[in-house]
Amino acid sequence: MKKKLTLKQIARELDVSVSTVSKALRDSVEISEDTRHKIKAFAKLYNYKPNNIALSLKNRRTKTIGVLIPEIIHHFFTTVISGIEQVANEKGYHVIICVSNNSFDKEVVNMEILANGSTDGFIISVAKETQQKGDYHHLQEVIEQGMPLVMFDRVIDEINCDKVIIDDVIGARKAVQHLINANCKNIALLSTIDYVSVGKLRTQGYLEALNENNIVINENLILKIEDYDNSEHEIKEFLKGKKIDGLFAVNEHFAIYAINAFTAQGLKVPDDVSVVGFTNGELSKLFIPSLTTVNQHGAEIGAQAARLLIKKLESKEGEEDAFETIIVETGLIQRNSTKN
Amino acid sequence: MKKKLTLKQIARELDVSVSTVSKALRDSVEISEDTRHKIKAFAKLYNYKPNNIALSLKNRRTKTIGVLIPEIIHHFFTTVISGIEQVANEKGYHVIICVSNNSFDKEVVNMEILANGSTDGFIISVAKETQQKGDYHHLQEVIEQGMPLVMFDRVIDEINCDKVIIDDVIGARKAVQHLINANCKNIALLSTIDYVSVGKLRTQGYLEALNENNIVINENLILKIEDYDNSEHEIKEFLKGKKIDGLFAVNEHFAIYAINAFTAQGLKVPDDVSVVGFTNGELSKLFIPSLTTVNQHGAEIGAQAARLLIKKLESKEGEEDAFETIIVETGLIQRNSTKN
DNA sequence: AACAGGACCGAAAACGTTTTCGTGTTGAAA
DNA sequence: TTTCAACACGAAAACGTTTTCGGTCCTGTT
Repeated sequence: MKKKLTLKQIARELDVSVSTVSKALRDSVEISEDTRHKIKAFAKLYNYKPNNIALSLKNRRTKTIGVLIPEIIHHFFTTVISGIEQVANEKGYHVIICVSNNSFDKEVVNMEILANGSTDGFIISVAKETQQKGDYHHLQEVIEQGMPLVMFDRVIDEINCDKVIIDDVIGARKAVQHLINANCKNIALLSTIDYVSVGKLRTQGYLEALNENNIVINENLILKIEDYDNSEHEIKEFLKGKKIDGLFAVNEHFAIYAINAFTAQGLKVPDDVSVVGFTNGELSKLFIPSLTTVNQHGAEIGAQAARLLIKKLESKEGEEDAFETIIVETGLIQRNSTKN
Repeated sequence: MKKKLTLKQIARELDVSVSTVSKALRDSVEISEDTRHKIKAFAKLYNYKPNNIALSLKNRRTKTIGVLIPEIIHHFFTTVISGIEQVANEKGYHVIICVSNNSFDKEVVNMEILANGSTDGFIISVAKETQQKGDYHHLQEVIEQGMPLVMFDRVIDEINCDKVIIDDVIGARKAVQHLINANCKNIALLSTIDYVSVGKLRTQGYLEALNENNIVINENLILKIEDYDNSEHEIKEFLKGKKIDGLFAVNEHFAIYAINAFTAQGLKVPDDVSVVGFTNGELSKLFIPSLTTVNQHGAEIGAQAARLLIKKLESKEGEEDAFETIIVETGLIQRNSTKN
């Protein structure tokens, strides 16, 4: 087992000082061409690579960015990550991902660990529980320590930092408008409870679209779901015996469950009822009927977030710009679950 | 902006030495109860947390494990990761994830970077390109440096290390046997080209099942796909005009594409033709008809891999056990794409 | 001959820890 | 009074780098 080569070993081997080796490898003019060549040849031969940990300690920067997400088994987050990865790698950063499983405590612990030297900055979408509790001290703390923080997707208005969001309200409005254009009169909404910011905003978009078109809002057609795990059953029950010809769901799953429920009732999608979802996952594409949906451009969100963070990281002390909020536009992908 | 508190600052503040502070915080008996209390109170008050980088440098271990996967937008890998995360976190490790995008070069670079101090060991599923090239020097190197390595899913026989795999052959055989039991006579196979190890093994299982049941193998019913992106079209063409009453696909997507192709031909699944897939993703569950499929238990694979790695990491020098290969059993989930 | 200045290199500090070893003070035993 | 442990603490090395500051030559100029 050959251990990793260090500067010290090279120095001893070639009978020079550690400083000389370091300088030679970094092409300092202080070192004669002769010794520089000798050292570099030796280093190359034995495949010397500097120790990142030592570098991090010295430079007080790790060149890695920490990503905190609530869950990883979720197509949207994986697309965001891949956007982050791409930009980060281009700029010579790497990425640590931590998953909170939507637990507040785990989010706090993860942040604390990463903040203690492992990471130069954060990209985070907060856990559901965090939004619910409204306790953001861990976010405040890392900011106070001078670590840049970029929030995406589930952002918190009270926190002053860079943000990347989508126009949830407009996206939802587009979706519902599409249903209205398809001549739907009784449009149902499947949303989440309000403390999840996206649920709230998409609900707002739904309401605005109806208002704009002078359609009276029927509270009976709105379902706010708390328990994901039981949502399939809940949706089935909710849709029973309701006169509905259009439905907007704030995510993919709810939309699929709704379609299945309709089908079970003998209704045809999109002939009898049109359905629009949110988030363009695999499911939307491959399901039959394929799902008309609001596309969130996850990779773009991730890329923008990474760009914002790196910009902050690389700005000189004191000359940081003010915080930005980038809004990534949503698009409506028309497929076979709606008439047009 | 209050910078992170260090031992040195505490020492200066309380007028003791750095060593005293360190010892006090670690409850050394060397330090009098008085000063110990004083120091701990101060540290707690100002929320002292040791710097991980410095600790890593000192201890020459980072307490993080590196995970290298070919792609992240893939349900199977995300389940594996979540299994790894869970076990790792339980044991006080955290996890760095790097994605190779199936590129050999990126895999090599990622390993090199992580190997230089960022990580104590690796869990890896190699890139497709790596399997194709057969160049494993980067794996050999980290092993020679004494870093434990656990491979999963796409493993390489030539490399001597811990492995976690599923019984691809048996899984495939189960799937095909299920089709045979459902009275299928002409069973097609949608696989990948052979250098992808899982494709090869699952193909083998298919062949074995047919042989066991004395069914002659019809090469015309076997399609080996190279280009994922064009697979939908390729499958559609392949299935045209073939007399088929059963189909086994080595992944979810191929199975869905096949079902769509059959449907387009006017065939009913499962009445006219039964279909079995591999990998239990969201799609399989929610597609209509829902897909009978071989369940890979991704989380279990991840958990086992993490356990193996940590065991190696925490074994004393020299007393490591031999390398293990854990086989995680597959299960067949029967749904509506097959008769029974 | 004296000196300036450049070329080349090494010592040491620094990053934030932990740990080994030493040292001074105390109190008690001899 | 001397001696010796026990006690409480500090100095310093170590992990692997980078960088500043000197230091030693040598060369060429007055």
